[in-house]
Amino acid sequence: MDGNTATSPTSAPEVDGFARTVIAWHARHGRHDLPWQNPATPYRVWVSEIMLQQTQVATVIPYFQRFMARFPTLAALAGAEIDEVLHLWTGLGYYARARHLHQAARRIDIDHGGRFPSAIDRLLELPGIGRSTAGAILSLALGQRHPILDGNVKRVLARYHAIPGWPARAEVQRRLWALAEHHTPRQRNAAYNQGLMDLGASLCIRVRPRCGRCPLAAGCAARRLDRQSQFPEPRPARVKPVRRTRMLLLQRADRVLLVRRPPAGVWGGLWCPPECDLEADYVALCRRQFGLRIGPARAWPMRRHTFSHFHLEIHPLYASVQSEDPGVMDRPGHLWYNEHSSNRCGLAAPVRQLLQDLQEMRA
DNA sequence: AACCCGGGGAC
DNA sequence: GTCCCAGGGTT
Repeated sequence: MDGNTATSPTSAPEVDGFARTVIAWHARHGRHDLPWQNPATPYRVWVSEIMLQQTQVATVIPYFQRFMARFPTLAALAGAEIDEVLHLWTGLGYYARARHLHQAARRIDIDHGGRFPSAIDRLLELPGIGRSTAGAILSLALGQRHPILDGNVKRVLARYHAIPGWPARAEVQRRLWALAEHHTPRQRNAAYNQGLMDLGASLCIRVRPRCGRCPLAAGCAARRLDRQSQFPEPRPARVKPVRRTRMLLLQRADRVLLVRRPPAGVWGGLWCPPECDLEADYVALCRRQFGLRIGPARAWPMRRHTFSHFHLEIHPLYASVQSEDPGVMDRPGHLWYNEHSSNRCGLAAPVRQLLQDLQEMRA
């Protein structure tokens, strides 16, 4: 598969041993009691794999449990409102994953009669499902033979073969996929894939890997070189710019105003207090945009939220609403939020924190 | 404060 | 084809 080039220092007999070793290790030391493994239906494995993108197992488990309690079947998810899906995603991050999950459920309902596709090409047509996720679903739930390449597998393979370069780079990714395909066994692929992920999560961890317990240590090139910490190479460092925003906490009785964010970009589709520049005339803005006259404003301490590519400084400003022009708030995209009411909507983690602090201040 | 991460989409 | 974007938790 990989053409036996110099990129693959592994000879064929050893490859068979690689998969056998992983499968044997998985039987004794792998995880068999994860929520999505019992039962491992395509729908449950799909939801878990989407949640596990960019997110660790321990974080995902409670989200998965709540999600399954609310949406036990694909049909339940397809019939849901997006706000309720995002509500269950609140705090998990990368909210495009939830929107794609919801869109894909509706597409399966319409295009596939509600039956989860079992052909990888059909799976790859669905939003949010790429090569690795499709392979994981079909191998873990249906036992099909597909390689996977999640973060754990990338780390194991990059070390075992001493692959230089940052794994997200196209050329490095190509080499890793070729190796993943090369090692993938024809039999027992589910145990192999799950074992490889478990091994990467528990032994071949990023810092101070537990090579003493690793069944692959004898053939591992990084260990032979004593350079485990240098594979895989980290993302090139970049200076993160700082962006600043004002968030207006406008309180009317026991409720606070939220507006829906645009569907794409940061916190897409979530609800958020109205924002403006630090220099903006927020009194005029409240009047013009929302028809609200507000009382004296009080600045709250700045809080910082870090994204992958910038820092966000949030400067909250609290004010109570004195009077309101009728009708302005009837437009969609506005919401007087109260955590005790039945509002079900997605909130970004720092926004949820802000609303929580507001609640505590009033108590 | 630095590090990690699958897929979509802009280019 | 190749890079940039996205959001939390963990260390």
